[in-house]
Amino acid sequence: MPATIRDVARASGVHISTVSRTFSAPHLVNPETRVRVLACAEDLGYRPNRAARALITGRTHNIGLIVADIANPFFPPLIKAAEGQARHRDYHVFVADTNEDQAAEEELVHALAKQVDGVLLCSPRMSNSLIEQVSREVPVVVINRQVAGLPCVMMDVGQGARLAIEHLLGLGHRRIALLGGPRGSWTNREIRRAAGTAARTGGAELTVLGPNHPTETGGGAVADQVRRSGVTAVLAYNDLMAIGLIEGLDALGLRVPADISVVGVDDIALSRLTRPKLTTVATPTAAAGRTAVDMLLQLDSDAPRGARGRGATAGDRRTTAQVMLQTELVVRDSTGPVPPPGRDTGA
Amino acid sequence: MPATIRDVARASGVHISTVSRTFSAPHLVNPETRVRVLACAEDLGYRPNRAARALITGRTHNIGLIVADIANPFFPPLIKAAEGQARHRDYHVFVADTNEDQAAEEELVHALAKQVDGVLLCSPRMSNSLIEQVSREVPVVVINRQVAGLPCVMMDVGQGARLAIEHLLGLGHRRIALLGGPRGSWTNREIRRAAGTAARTGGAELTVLGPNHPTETGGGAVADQVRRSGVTAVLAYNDLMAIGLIEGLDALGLRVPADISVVGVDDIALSRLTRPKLTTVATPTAAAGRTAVDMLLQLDSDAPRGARGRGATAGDRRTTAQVMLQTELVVRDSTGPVPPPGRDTGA
DNA sequence: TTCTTCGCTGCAAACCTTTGCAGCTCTCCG
DNA sequence: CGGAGAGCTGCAAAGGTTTGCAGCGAAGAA
Repeated sequence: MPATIRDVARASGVHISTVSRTFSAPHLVNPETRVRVLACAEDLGYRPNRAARALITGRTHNIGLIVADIANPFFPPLIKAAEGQARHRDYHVFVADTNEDQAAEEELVHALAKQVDGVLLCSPRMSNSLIEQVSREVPVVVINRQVAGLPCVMMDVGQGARLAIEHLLGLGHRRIALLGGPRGSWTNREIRRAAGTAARTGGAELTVLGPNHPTETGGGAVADQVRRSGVTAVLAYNDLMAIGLIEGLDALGLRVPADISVVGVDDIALSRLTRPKLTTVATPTAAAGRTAVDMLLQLDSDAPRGARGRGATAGDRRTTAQVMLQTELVVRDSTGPVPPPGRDTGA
Repeated sequence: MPATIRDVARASGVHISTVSRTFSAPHLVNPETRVRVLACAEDLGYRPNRAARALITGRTHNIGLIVADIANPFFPPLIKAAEGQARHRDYHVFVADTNEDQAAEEELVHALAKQVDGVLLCSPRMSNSLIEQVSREVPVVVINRQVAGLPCVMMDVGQGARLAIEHLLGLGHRRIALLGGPRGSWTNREIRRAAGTAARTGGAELTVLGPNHPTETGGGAVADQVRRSGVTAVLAYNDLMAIGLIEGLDALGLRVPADISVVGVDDIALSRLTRPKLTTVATPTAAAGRTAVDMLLQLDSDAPRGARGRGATAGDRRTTAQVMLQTELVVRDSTGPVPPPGRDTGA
C-alpha cells in the first residue's frame, strides 16, 4: 500500500537510483528531472523506508534513551531536551523505562542495540563492567555516572552536596542525616562522599540512612527513623524523597523548617510547588540531555559502522570526552536555623 | 562486527534458513540441530537484525507513542503502562513529544509511520480530519479523544466533571468558574459540556475562562481573573493548572479552600503532595495506556500489511472498538463549604 | 521390493534502498 | 572534425532476514 521508490520511479519515468539520488544527493540530478521526481513523490505520498535504508547504510537515525523511571519528574526534562536536540539532527529517540531494575536495563539495551545508532544510558544501575560490555555492542554515552574510557555526561552533585552541607552548617546545624538513594547509583555515592567530607570539615556529624527507594514513598518511610536519630537537618538523595520526608515528618508532628531542615537534590518543577518550597541542589538536566545527544552523534560520525565502512577505521582510539556540568544550591523555605536546644523534637 | 545469521549458519554447519527457523519456528527443526545452532548463536552473541526482519515481514515490532508534553506528570504513568504492556508482547515503544504543537504532531507521526507498526496518538491537538488522514498511512489508536471510525480509548472526564460540579453544588457553591485547557483538546470540550449541563441543572452559574496553557504557569496566570470574577469555586482543566491557580491565589491573599474551592482533573501523583491536597477527578491513565496498546496490537494482527499479505484482506471493515474508561472524584482538602456571603474575597 | 509419507533441510526469491561504476549525450576546445 | 570532459542517468550488487517450494533420506506399508 505505501508507495515505494519503485512506484515513484515508474511514475516519473526514471530509474530508481535517480529517485534515490533526488533525495540523498539532489545536486547530482538534473533540476528538471528533480522537480518531476519530487512532484511524483509528493503525489504518491512517498517517504523513504528507513528500515531499508538502515540495512544498507548501517544508520537507523534512531537513538535509544534508557532511564530508570520515567515517572520520576527528574527525567522528563532531560528526555525532552534530548528529543529536541535529536530531532534537530533528524534523529528519533526511543525511550525505555527500566523500573529501577538492573536486569531490565541490560535486556533493554540489547533489544535496542540493533535498531538504534547509539544508546544514552541515563543513571544506569548496572555495574561498570556490564556497561563496558554493552558499549562494545553499541555506541554508548553514559549520563549521571562516570565510567572510565566511556563518554560521560555528569552533573557535579558532589559540589552541590558540599554547598548544601555548608548552607546547613551556616544555619548552625551540627547533626545532619543523609537520606541515601538506590543501590548502584553513582550520584548517590558522589553525594555521600562530598557530604561526608564537608560535614567532617565543618565539625558536624553525618548519619547515613539508606539505601532507599528514590520516591516520595521512600522518603516518607524513613521519617520516623529521622526523628529518632535526633538530627536537626537532612540532605536527601533527591527532591522526591525530600518531599516525601517532609510529608512524613508532618504526619509525625514535626514542622519543616522550624523543627527540622530538609534539602533535596534535582530542583524538579514540583519542588517549587510544595509548601514549604524546597531548598535544593539544581541540576542542569536539560543541558545534560542535549550534551549527551551531541556526544553520541559526534561519536557516531567518527566511527561509521555501516556495511560499506568496514575495515577503514579499525584502530583509532577516539578521545572519549567526559563532561561535568555545574550544579547550584537554590535556597527556598525548607531550611532554617537550628531550633533552640531546649525544644522537644519528639525524640 | 555484529554476528549475522550467516555467521551462525557457517559456525553450525547448516543453511541460514535453518538458523532462521530455529528462532521463528523451532518445531520445524531437528532438536539435535536446534541445540547446536542455539549454542553457536549464543556463542557468537547473535541477535536477529530487526530492521532486516521488518523489511520482509512488514512488522517492525515497534509502536509509536505521541504525547503532547512528556513533562506533564499526567503522561508518564500512561507511557510507563504502555511500555510495560508492549514489552510484554515483545514490542518496543517510541515516545515522541510534540510540545503541544499541532504541526510537530503531524510531522512526527509521518516520521514515525514507516518504522513502527502503529501509533498511539495521546491527547492529539490536531483536527479530526488530519487524524483520519494519518490513520490511512499507519494504524492508529487515539487516546483521550473520540474520532468516528477510529479505535479510541477515552476516559470519561465528562462524568468526572459532573461529579465535581455536583460536589461543589453540595457544598453550597453557586458561582463557579471553569478553567479551560488548550485549544483543540477533546478533554477540554467534554469537561466544558458536562460541567455546563451539571451547573445549569443545579441552578449555578458557570463562567468559562480560557483557553489556557495546561501548566502551573497557565493556572497561575489566571488567578487574578478568577478573583475578579467573584466565583467561590473553580474546576480546572487539569491538576497542574489547579495547583498553579492555588499558588497564584495564595499570592493574592486568597486561601484555598477557606476563600475559594479548587478542583482539578487527572489525579497526578503531585496532587497528593501539595498543601492543601487537591480534590480532583481521578483518570485511569495506566489502564488507558495498556488498553490502547492491546487495541493497536489486535488491530495489527487483524490486518497484516506485510509484503506477503497483499490483496488478501482488502475489503474487510474491521470493527473499530471505542472504549470509555470510568473516572471518579477524589475529595481531598482543596474544596470546602462556600464562604459566608459577608466575607470580603478581595473582589 | 516398491511406493508413500514424514521429518528435516537447502534453495532462491523477495523486501527497499544506496552507491560505485560505466555509459550515454552534449558541449567546448584545439 | 576529432577528442576530451562534464553532466546526468542506468545498472547491478549488497545489506540480513523470512518463507514457499522442492529435494533428500529413512521408515513404514503393501
